[in-house]
Amino acid sequence: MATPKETKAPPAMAEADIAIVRIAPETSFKNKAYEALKEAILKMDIYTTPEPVMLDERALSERLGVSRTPIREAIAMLEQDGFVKTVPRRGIVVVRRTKTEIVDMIRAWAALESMAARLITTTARKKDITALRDFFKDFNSDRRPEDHIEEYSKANIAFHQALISLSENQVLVDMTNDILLHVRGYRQLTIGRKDRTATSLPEHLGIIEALEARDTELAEKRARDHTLGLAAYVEAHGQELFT
Amino acid sequence: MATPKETKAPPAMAEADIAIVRIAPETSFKNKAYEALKEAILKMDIYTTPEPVMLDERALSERLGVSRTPIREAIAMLEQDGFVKTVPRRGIVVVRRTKTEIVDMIRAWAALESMAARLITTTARKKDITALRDFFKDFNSDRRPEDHIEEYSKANIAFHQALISLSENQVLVDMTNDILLHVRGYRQLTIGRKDRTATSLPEHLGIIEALEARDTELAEKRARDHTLGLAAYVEAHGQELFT
DNA sequence: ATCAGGTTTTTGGCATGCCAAATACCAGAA
DNA sequence: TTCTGGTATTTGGCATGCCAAAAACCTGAT
Repeated sequence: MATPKETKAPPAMAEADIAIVRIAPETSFKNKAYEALKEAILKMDIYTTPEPVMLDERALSERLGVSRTPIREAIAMLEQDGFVKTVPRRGIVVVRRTKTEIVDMIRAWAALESMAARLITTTARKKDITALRDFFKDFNSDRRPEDHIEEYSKANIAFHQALISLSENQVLVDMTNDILLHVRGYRQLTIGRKDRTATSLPEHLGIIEALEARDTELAEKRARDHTLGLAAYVEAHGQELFT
Repeated sequence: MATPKETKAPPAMAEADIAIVRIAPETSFKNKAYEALKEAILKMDIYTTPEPVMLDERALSERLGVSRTPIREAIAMLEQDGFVKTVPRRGIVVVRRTKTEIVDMIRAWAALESMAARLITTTARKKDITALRDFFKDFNSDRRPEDHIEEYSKANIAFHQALISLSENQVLVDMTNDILLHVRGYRQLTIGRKDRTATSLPEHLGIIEALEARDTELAEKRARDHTLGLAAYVEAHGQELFT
């Protein structure tokens, strides 16, 4: 018999640690509710529905099969994330960002990513940098990004996340992911737009080249300008979503 | 008489809107508990106590005179902020950052602040930029920062916050404030150190000069390098706190 | 004295129920 | 029909109490 996880491991004992399948806590209802609600909010396309989206604690607790307590705790967490806002005796409303807020977020993203690029030039391994090209290996002059927008958009996000991960700075990674979550619902109608995908791919490759060349200033500049370009684009052409 | 915020303003009605003292909700216990706990955590000098700091729900609810429910919701919020971590059947522990995490945070701060500097050169008013000098008007070659470290340290933080506010980008402001909260407890033994205050003041003035000159690239560079300098300093001399 | 085995206590997780504020609803008067 | 006043309902805020997992404690055998 295997003795699983003793507080103090007995001196002499043949330990057969096979198939210890993680007796782990399996996350609480609170965390399950948090993940479920977060995912539901992210895939609900808030910017297409005209009237404000409301959540109801009791309805949610019934739908998820738990009491209101863990639901309320999950809501409190989501409120910290800025995804919802609970108005005292009115209800819980899913937050809709203004165009200005989206633009501000993208500029913050540009700041974080350019710093990541800077750090990468001094620490990342050559092979890891070069591997960034793989995200776009299915696209070229024959198979153009603007003809496969959905697919290219996913590769786009994956590239940016992989890029920032190379900085080996978890704070940059986490903060950027938070921003991407907020911008994502909005992304569908902006990042994927044809008029930007045309310039997007060359810019990405330019960033990779600067990283490979270990040109800190250039890599930083290219990463910054690329994302600032998106911010400028949204600022100029993002009206239709915020009527 | 003005008609004060009616849902539908009645046509004819002489409304005496004197002494409408805001019947506002006065924040819930949940939010009060959140603020109280947050402040308590921030002023407790986590890095000086050797053993991990634990919190107890029941003790807290008794101390604050409320039930465990709002306390638990506040804890959930603080956990989202990264200030505490609740371990299932073990307790709630106040998170201690590693040196690497602190350095990573400061680098993220550098990224955000350099972007703020960039934006300021294109949007802020001259007088607002010049006003940044006031934070240091009490310091000069006669009254040196290193002789009034506590006071200079406060001016330092205030300067950085005011600087970022000038960007008029609320996302940058909020993210930086979050970072400062985490770095603050640590600040006492680093930012305030004499060997850095010597170079700090001239660098600050250099940033202001670049902003006034509307030199986008230079302002960004100086803001970035100044804070990256702090990161490098902590990385090199911050050992003693993380034994 | 040491340690296995069992018991008590502690601690977070969660369900339940009541409360008050805000709203929705409805009936009666003008 | 429209407006007013009151009532029922909805909704988040919160207190309370039980539960199970862990830890702390205790006890008796070796």
